Amino acid sequence: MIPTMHDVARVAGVSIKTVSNVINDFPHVRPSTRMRVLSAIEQLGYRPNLSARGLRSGRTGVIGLAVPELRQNYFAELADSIIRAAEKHDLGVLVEQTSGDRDREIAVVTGAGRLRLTDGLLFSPERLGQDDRHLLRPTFPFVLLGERIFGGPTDHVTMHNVSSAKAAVEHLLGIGRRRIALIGAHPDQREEVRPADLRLRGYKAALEAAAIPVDPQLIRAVAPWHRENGAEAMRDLIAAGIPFDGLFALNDTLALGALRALGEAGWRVPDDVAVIGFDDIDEARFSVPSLSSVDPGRDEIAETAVELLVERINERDDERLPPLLVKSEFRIVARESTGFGRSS
Amino acid sequence: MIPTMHDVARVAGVSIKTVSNVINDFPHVRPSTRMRVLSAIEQLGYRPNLSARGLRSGRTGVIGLAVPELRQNYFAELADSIIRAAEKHDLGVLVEQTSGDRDREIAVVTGAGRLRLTDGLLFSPERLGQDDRHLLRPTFPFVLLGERIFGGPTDHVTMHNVSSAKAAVEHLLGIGRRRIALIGAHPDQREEVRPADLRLRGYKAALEAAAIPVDPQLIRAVAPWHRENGAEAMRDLIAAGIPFDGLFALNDTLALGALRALGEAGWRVPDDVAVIGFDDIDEARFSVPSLSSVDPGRDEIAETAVELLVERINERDDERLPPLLVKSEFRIVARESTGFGRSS
DNA sequence: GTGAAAGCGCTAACAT
DNA sequence: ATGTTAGCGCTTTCAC
Repeated sequence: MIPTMHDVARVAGVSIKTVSNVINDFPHVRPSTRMRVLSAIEQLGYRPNLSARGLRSGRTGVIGLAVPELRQNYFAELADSIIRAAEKHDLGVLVEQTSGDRDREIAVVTGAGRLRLTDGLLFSPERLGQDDRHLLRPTFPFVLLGERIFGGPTDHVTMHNVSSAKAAVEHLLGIGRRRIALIGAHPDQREEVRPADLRLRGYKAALEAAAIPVDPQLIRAVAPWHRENGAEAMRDLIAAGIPFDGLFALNDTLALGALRALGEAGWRVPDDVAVIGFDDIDEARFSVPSLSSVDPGRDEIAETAVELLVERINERDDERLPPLLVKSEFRIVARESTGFGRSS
Repeated sequence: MIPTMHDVARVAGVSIKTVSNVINDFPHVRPSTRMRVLSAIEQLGYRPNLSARGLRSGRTGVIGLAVPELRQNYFAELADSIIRAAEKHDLGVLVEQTSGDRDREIAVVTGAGRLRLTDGLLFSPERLGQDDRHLLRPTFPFVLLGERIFGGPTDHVTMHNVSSAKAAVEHLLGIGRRRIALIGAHPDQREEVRPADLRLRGYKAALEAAAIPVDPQLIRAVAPWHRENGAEAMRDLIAAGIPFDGLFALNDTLALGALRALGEAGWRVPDDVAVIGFDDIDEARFSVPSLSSVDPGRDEIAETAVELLVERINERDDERLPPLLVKSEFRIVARESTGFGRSS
């Protein structure tokens, strides 16, 4: 049988309370008693039952992370960072994939599904949007990630989409490019608050500031942001015969697909076209040529999100703070695809 | 307050047992009673407390997955597949990263740490090896992944390393390559049971079968299998001036790094050097040129591993079956880097 | 077909 | 500084 606290108490010749005190580092325990308990624990191979502890304390020590899918590099790296950040708070992370399924995203935010064993939830939506804001009810500790929903009733950690996209385009302008294409716009072309729309807005703002007219032919809609779609959009653009000397891809995956299509077509990067992506995934450093990108501050996002969640978990109901919006710092990472050296 | 079963029972005008019966789809409940209970649940927004259920039943409905780190593509894709496979069994997945830290791997296999809230563990070691076999004590449901430890006392799901590596080299031989380099051998060059050693053995076997002598100069040690190290090994090999016309990289990440180094040096792939990797990560389809690889059957590994774990979880102590070793089917995926078309 | 009650292993009053 | 005890919310005999 698996030993319980009672067994430990019996072996150590103390009460169960003392065992609990030792385990939870309660201060007032005589060193000799502590030693006896510790050796009993060792001897029996005792491990606290976390379900019992969870039942009693109302805490499981686990938080949930819901992302579209881990095979997308960005989310794998985000999950990696979040798991590391959670470790510092001694929290485990239960990872749920919503797989681009709206109903699953709804199930997740409404607290259904497997994630109920958790103390709180980090959620990165891919289908829910601004109109679904009302679904986010702060009935449990919850931190929103990403840039599809703004102004909701929960904490939110995101990036400076508009200004960092603007900076990316300014980077291309800075190396003399004037005909800058964009791939990854949202197919419906509405101006909403989605990453695609915000980054497109940054693109337009940069061109406008440089007094360069926006050419709609250079703006290509792509969804979803998969590599093959990036390649396809690039092939279309090339086939259309519209001249361009710069490319802003709304994420790195698209950019890598585009790089491939440019390579196939015999275009040289950055000589013929300078390319910049967005996200700064690990892979950007190792493509041929290496890919310039926008580092949106993923580690910072992860740490901030976990910290906010922990605060919400520890918050008492009668002292609840208003929802917080945090935007991480970004930076432009210049690599070969915009004519810079091999350094990362 | 969060409603409990008692509240539901009160509202529905039944006993707590009946509520439990309804929730657990117990057959003998009168339809009218069931309806009353269901609407009470709806009305109160009742959700079962999983900690209580876990305490009572001894099951949490969560399994642990311990991998080195998710930012490595292979593990992100493995985690993705495993989470999907676990879903089918209605299990959540708590993901732990061991970060290439031996002590953390030991903590994980001995059942310490955060993973105690789980019903069982899937473990993919990166540091523990054959000599640590004794640490794997089947005191809880456990399935080993990967190819660093064989003959242990637990179930094990792995791939056909030797024969699939042999097939990869045969693929290169089949397109007429005779001077085939290998990158990713283990630096200590001992013949152990590690992926590097097993795949190296497959390489040698293929050459031997083709009556081609093994040239030690063509075998490059690399550790760890990171992209930059693959690039570096390739640069070294090129700098050494040893002629070669084929390359077998022991995983895709190395191969992609090598591809980059070949590109830098102005070598054409596959014309000058045909390249094949191992793992068939998503990225292999989209590199320039696309990368031929060995698909080790990752989805199959994930599904088999979860199934074995579920069986172990459901197994009674007095009917325990001997440990099982399962090897997934592999296949060679020929792409541009070995002269084949753009199809995946 | 439904109810009453015990108890899973732990924590936290409260008592000593 | 340590012991006693009452639950946390659920499942599960065992009655009826």
